Amino acid sequence: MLTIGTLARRTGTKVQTIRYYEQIGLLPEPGRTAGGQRRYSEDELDRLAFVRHSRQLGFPLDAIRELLELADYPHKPCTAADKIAQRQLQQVEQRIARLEALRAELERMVHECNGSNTADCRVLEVLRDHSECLTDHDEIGS
Amino acid sequence: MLTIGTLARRTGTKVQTIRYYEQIGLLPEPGRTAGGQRRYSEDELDRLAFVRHSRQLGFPLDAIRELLELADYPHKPCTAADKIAQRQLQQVEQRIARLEALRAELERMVHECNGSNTADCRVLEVLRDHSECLTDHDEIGS
DNA sequence: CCTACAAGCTTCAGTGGGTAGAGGTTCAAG
DNA sequence: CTTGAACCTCTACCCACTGAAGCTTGTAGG
Repeated sequence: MLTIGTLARRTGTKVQTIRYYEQIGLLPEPGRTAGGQRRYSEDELDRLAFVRHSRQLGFPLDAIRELLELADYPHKPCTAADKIAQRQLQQVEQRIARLEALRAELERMVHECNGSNTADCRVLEVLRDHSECLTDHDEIGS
Repeated sequence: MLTIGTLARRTGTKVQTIRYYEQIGLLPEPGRTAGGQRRYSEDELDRLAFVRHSRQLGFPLDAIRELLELADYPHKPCTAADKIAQRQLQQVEQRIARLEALRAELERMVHECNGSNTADCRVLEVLRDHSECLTDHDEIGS
């Protein structure tokens, strides 16, 4: 029987995160001691490890929920899991493409800066004038 | 005098987002009509355009705050703005590197899947067993 | 058996960067 | 003067956690 702290250490998760996963139903409610502390089995550790590894690969929690579901029923065909992974791969590829466009523009900005005063700073100029932009980037973030 | 809707259309921003920027002090409070509606000048439009373009390049709002500050004082040396841009470039590069590692692992997972049932699904197997992982990725997301 | 104290517990609030909706008011055209 | 699109404020929600306040439990040493 493992305490939540042991689970946290062995999976590289914060204690609060484990409780959060339980709260949102990603992990089942574990057994408790008489005093109300959580105690976990090795199976529950495996499940958490699965979740963490999936998160490290960038899967959103909803996708992980589906993957857990699939992992619980070994008779289902694998195509569903494969589809989720492919979707994730596509999203990663999209993000890479977007970030590479940003990198190009940022490099241009930074390299053209002549280091004088802000009045004719290349960085600020580019930010001010969108028309100097090489790329379209309608979406932002992440 | 421009309405908030015109500003939104001309900068590709949602109306709510403009009000949000005002609320967090990124944009100054504009003038109002007798009835309480916001009215903007072209200068204010320029400022918003600057913010939006910076966001599209992935700058966080705090960095944009600094950049706006610098843009307001043309006598300051440009190095500060350059530093912010360089920091942003570094972060973009880091994210690209991380995402490329993810892409490699996801590709491996997806390509090795034989399409049978979940019991021996390669995707789920990799997620279950972290030791099959080629890369370290301690940080997740974005 | 008693005491320390690390580690557990619950609950609430905050992060970034917005977005959505309810419910009400104002502006401008016809 | 009426209509209706666009405006207003306010609140709550998104993701995936993280931190802290204030309290209780478990365990090791004496």
